[in-house]
Amino acid sequence: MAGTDLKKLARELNLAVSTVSRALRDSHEISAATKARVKALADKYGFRPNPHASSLRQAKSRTIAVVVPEIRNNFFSQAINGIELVAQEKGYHVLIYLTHENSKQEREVVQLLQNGRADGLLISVTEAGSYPHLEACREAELPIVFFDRVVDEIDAPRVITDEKLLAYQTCRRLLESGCRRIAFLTMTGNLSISRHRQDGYLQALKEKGMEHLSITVECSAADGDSREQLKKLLSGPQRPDAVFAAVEKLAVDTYEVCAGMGLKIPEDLCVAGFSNLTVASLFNPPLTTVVQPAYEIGKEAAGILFRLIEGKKLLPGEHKIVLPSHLEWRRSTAR
Amino acid sequence: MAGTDLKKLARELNLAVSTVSRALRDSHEISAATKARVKALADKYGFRPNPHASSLRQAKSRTIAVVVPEIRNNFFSQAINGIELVAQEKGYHVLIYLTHENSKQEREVVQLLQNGRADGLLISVTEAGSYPHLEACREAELPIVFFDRVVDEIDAPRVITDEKLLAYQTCRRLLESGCRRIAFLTMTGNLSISRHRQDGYLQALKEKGMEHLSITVECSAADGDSREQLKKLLSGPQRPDAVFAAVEKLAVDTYEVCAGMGLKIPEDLCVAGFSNLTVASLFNPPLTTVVQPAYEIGKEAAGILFRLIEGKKLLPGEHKIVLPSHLEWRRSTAR
DNA sequence: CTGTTAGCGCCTTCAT
DNA sequence: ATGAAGGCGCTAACAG
Repeated sequence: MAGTDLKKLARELNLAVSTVSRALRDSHEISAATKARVKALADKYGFRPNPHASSLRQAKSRTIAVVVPEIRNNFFSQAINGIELVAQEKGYHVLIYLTHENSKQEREVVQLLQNGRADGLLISVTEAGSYPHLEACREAELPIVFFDRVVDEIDAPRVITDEKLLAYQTCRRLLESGCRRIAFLTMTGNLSISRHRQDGYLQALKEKGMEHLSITVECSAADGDSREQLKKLLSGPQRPDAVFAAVEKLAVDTYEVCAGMGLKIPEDLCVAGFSNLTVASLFNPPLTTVVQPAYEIGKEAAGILFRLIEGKKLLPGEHKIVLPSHLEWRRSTAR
Repeated sequence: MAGTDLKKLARELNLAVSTVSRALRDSHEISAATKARVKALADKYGFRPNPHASSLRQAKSRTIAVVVPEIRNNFFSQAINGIELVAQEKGYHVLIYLTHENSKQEREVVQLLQNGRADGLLISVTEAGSYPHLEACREAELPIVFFDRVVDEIDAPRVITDEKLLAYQTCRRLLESGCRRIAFLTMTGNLSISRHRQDGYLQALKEKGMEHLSITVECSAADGDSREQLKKLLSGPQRPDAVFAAVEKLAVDTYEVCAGMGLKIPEDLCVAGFSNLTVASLFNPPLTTVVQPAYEIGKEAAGILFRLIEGKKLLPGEHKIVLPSHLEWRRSTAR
């Protein structure tokens, strides 16, 4: 009930406030009889301790914060699913902040977390270029764990995937099935994932001695813009015969642009990309995807964060965890 | 910085703690000069007031809670996107809780919010059958706004869609294009959305004098189960010639089951359903969907919640807001 | 305009 | 095994 506090319970039970507090928290120094009486009354009133008072007193919030660029993105919503599961098991609360790929917003949001609102931070950054807000977390002793989109310069645990390897494998297979001009589609902004995935792409080209044929298109995050860029790419004189998308949205955009231009996938253009769309197999044609274990990434990152929060030592391998992605080869890349 | 508090600032500035507090909050009774001095030092230290202390003192948390069944569901992630936007504008924080379609978990989570952790609650319920936890919110004077999945018996504002109408229109159009046996696919559990959508379905059948041909399949939330049920439905002696799915997942399941059984959509089976999949048009064949304005629902629900939190009177029409969905008729229903 | 004082509700010594 | 007292950091009421 709303107006119930320890004082009220104590008065009604003829006990001291401190006794009630201890009884409710199962302190060993309270008699079983008293505990029972206290708990009965607390139950009757549906009493919940005021979280602000106990957070203030104990200097901990039992809350973690999750900062992500987007939520309308299967990768992040699956990751949040995993995070929330672990948090709920631990009795923690989860604050969510969306930065909409805006690094100014990210900085503001993270600054807001500095004074005890959260006991830890899980973040997939918007840009890796500038990070005073993340350094502030270290000074404030707010534990951070990065997932997926990391900042190399900040010394915090990270949970990522073998994205370079998968990008390499995918592009190699495209080359081996006869593609000659693969365009790499990525997002603007200095992102760890873009760099790693491009590295894999370039490695595949290099291995075949085709590095000079590399094409990278940096697409704007704005919705219409990327489609304009793709349209231009696909109507140019030297049209690519394949695209490899670093992020889901660009693979989807490619499908839409091809439909608009009358280009056939895979006959005119092979399409593959990183994506956690569970329905990729229902596409026309089914879309070849690199699937990241988003749910596991969330669980793993949250698990590590809790170890930091609880002051436990991380095992040597836990500072950087690399989870395996897998390639779903489908008809969009069948030549 | 971590160890910065009002006391420290006050000491360094030779001011009273209360003066510092007021200066930082731009109280009109503080001189411009003092404000400037105070703010300069606060900035230097990157000072943020301890949120627990001010929440405790002011009896408000500047936080809202969002309780949803799932997040790996485009409807909910789009809605959360809208909610978060409004909350960020208002300077509020957003707590997320997932119930995984488990009403026990929903009850526990909502009970946890009773003592000031959040100033308001946005909820899409897991089941409409039992709701002591929601009544507790009213007693605790915790404002609630329902969105999408509502409980009729609880007197709280709600933001929903014209789902009965759209279900009716979709099914009517299926009938008019020649479907004779439309199966209605829904989820187990007593959900407002299931009832309303079924009402629309039944109304369409009734209007054509075909009510006796109605088939409703209540699918289990467990993943494999629903596909088993669909397989059974589609291999029976009187196979339906169309399915209308009350929720996205069942439309997707139908595609998968058809693929497995070698049934062709739409030739052997028309498929339509409620869905916020942005890629429905890329399906093979493109999926006919009833699209709900999920983002707007989130924004609208959050807006109303803030009016309640701020103690403003709701306009007459705001107690129940019905937003329009729209039907995207595509090839999955082309006979 | 600024300072003093008194809590918000809880938890934690320190006493008994 | 229980109680009394103090304080977490902040804000609001009341003085001056």
